[in-house]
Amino acid sequence: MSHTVGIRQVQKQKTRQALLDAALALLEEQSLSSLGLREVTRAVGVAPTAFYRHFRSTADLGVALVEEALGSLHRMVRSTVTAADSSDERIHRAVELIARHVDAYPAHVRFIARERHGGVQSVREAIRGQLGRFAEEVRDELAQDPEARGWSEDDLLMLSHLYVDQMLATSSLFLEALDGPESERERITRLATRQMRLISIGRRHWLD
Amino acid sequence: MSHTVGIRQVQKQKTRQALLDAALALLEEQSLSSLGLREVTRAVGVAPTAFYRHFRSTADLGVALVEEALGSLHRMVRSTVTAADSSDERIHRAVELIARHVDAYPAHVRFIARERHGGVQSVREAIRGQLGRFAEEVRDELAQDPEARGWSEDDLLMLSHLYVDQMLATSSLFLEALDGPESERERITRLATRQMRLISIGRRHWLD
DNA sequence: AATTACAGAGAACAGTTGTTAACTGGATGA
DNA sequence: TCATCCAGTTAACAACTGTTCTCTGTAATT
Repeated sequence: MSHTVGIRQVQKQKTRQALLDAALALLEEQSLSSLGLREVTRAVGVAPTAFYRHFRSTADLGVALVEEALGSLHRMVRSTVTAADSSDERIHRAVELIARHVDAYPAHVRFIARERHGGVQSVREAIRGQLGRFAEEVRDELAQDPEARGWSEDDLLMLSHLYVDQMLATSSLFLEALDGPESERERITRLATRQMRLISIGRRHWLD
Repeated sequence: MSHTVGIRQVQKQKTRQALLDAALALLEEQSLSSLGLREVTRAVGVAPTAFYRHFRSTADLGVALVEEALGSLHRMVRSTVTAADSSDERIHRAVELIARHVDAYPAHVRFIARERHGGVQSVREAIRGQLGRFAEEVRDELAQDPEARGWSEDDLLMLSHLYVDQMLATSSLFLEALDGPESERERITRLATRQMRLISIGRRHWLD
């Protein structure tokens, strides 16, 4: 059993990552279902056939991109939700956290938003699975909050999905405003903050 | 000025509609950005060049599809929101209205969900514009409700967007469960009903 | 009845696509 | 040192793409 890296494996991983990066960049202006294998290899500078050493198809590459993109979202989601409990101050910080995440990983956010309902089934399923896991994590997080006293597991999961969906919707809004004026970004921040606040209010009075 | 229909114009409209229908069907398994002009004409049974008599490109056809798809959604949105004011009974009926709409126009719902964040800019913009108009309509509807007393126009629009997004998210869930078991559809109904209820609770206590 | 307008057909174009097969050369392991 | 492995290359394939130009037949207009 050799866990030695090896020049060879390193090179392969490097090429693989280059393919993923190139694909992600190309997906800024199209959907995965129209992404061609030759298009990706051309962008990287390798022969078309080299693609098969790493992925079975572009759909397969898409599934790999889901892991990568949601890996970066992963950390953000936890921070967001644990911050989104109640106080206006914390909600506002959560929204700004989302904004900063979109600034840092716009291509990842775009990919998830685009392919969540996109034309490639395996990718849709991968995203759905990952988001489902997110929602479960969020539920466990929420369960530890004193405000969750008396809530059923099912209701907590219902709320988690609401939070996750709201976070993605907000991310998408920030994404569209990436190259826009700062005023637009502020408008979105105010909008998202109030929506989050309304949900929090509903949460607080759920058991009334 | 002749507003006579004319055999010729009728035929043209018929072909145009056939192109739209064929495209919508083909888009069940792919995104608009990968939809080919030849693919559509082949499905209809006309020459590829006939396409240009009706649309400049497939993106152009996509914009036309937005009008058609959101026309059917139009009626549903109004019914849903006017019913989603408060009582559990009315909320439940609103969710079932969504479910029935998805049953009736699955291809339309799929198209909007898929292309809202899809790879074709002009189509994204068309959808965004239409949904924005929806939200404004909903706001006007909400404004007439006694519960909206003391609400600012801006807050009403914030709530409208929350309703519209929630409606689309629910539609998408029902769509994925179209060929699934009835139990799954019931699960979604319960989930969406509770989410809508939580939002309504937040709405009721917004001015506290 | 003669002329015009125009939806659709047909053929051809250069360029693209995914996939197969056989090959090369340098890292790997015995 | 030598045989093996394997990431990436090269060449070729049939099939497909969007777009142009020319043509046809018939409805609409005069």
